[in-house]
Amino acid sequence: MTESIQRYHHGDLQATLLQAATQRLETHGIDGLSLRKLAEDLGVSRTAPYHHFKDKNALLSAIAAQGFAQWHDVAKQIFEQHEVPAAKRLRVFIKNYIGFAAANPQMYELMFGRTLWQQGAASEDLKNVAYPSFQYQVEMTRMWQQHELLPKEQDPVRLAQVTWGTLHGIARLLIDGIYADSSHIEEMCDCAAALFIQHKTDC
Amino acid sequence: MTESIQRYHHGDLQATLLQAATQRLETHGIDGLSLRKLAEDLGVSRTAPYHHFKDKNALLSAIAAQGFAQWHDVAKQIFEQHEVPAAKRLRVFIKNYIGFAAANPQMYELMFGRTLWQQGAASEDLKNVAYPSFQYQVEMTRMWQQHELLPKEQDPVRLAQVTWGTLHGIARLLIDGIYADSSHIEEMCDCAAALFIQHKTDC
DNA sequence: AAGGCTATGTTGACAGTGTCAAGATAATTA
DNA sequence: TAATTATCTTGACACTGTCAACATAGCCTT
Repeated sequence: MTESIQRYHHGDLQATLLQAATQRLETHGIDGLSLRKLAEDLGVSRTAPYHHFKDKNALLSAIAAQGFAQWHDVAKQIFEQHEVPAAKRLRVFIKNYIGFAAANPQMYELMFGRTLWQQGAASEDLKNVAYPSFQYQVEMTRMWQQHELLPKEQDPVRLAQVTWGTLHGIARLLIDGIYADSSHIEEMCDCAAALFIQHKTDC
Repeated sequence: MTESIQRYHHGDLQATLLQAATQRLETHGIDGLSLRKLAEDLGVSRTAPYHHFKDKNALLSAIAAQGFAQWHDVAKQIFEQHEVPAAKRLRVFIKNYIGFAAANPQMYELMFGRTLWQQGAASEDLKNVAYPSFQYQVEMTRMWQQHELLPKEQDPVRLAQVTWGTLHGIARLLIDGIYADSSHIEEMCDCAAALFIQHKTDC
């Protein structure tokens, strides 16, 4: 039988759903992602997805989890280039963080927005993927402190929250189109780096 | 006739709607704010609000506009206390910014979140209220640069975007409950101030 | 191989949403 | 007083997520 013939069982609906949903997320946004439309697109009934994801939130969490894994890979790759000077790595990290957000705005919104996190409603699964990513931020901050790029006397956790907060905030302002547009990404990143980095003559 | 008697015309539905909606926003969140429920609460039919607000977005924009006015007052009051040292004012400003967000999380989300701003969908009315508030941020930044609290060589606009971004980011992390909770607000503000302010011995 | 269990997919239904159209009533204006 | 406008009403539509009940396919055990 050819693949075009409609079978009762889809075969791999879970993975297909996840893939289609991820795609649709970026084009239509979180609110524009409708389970029913998604099902229709895949030629499957409205409630079929519910056999693979508890509810819409579970599907969104699964998408976000992919995003976290994806980002974590990027961060790790940058951070572990030991041959590159730490200051350079910090700058590259900043640009990649903002770049990731700007390139995948809806995914970023999903990963770090209110939809999944508001009032501690995030699922355990999501937390398990996200928290290591947060921890990694602290770890990097600690290293930058050791390299005296960031003030040594500050608590690493607080400092990570503030530096990460800065990137998060810039990303949000860009994504949401609030008093910042993507044509100035480079300059904003440079400005953020300049503000962070302890003043040395060759910065 | 007493006020308890149901009249065909409400009398001041526009203002009452705005007030009730603002209240309901903080308790139920943006998505939990339903025009129908709102109308029902006010003892008026489902579609009555549409004679005073074009659609849900217009109502939300009106609420946000109030928020901007409210915040602008606070910022102005802090900024214009010329007898207070600039460094102190900067610190007070930071704490008030985060404090405002923490005290009115849903309002903050509305004012600076994707709902109203995404893909440039913000109404002209909203922009007219919001942009001066953004401009004010630049103005303050410029002053802080003159006082050498922030690096003088940076472009004021970029710097404003970055410093504001920092506060925005911290606020969002707090509000959305992402790796930060309100028990550490003070410390985070202090840490942000320390990172911003050019290093002088008495900081 | 037969029978039963589980995973998966289906239709029907419900409550909820924003919003439009058409008509009713009150207030204001000419 | 008559006409126009502002306001409010019911009816209707399309859309959403999600539950319950039922159907089918595939696997697993006896």
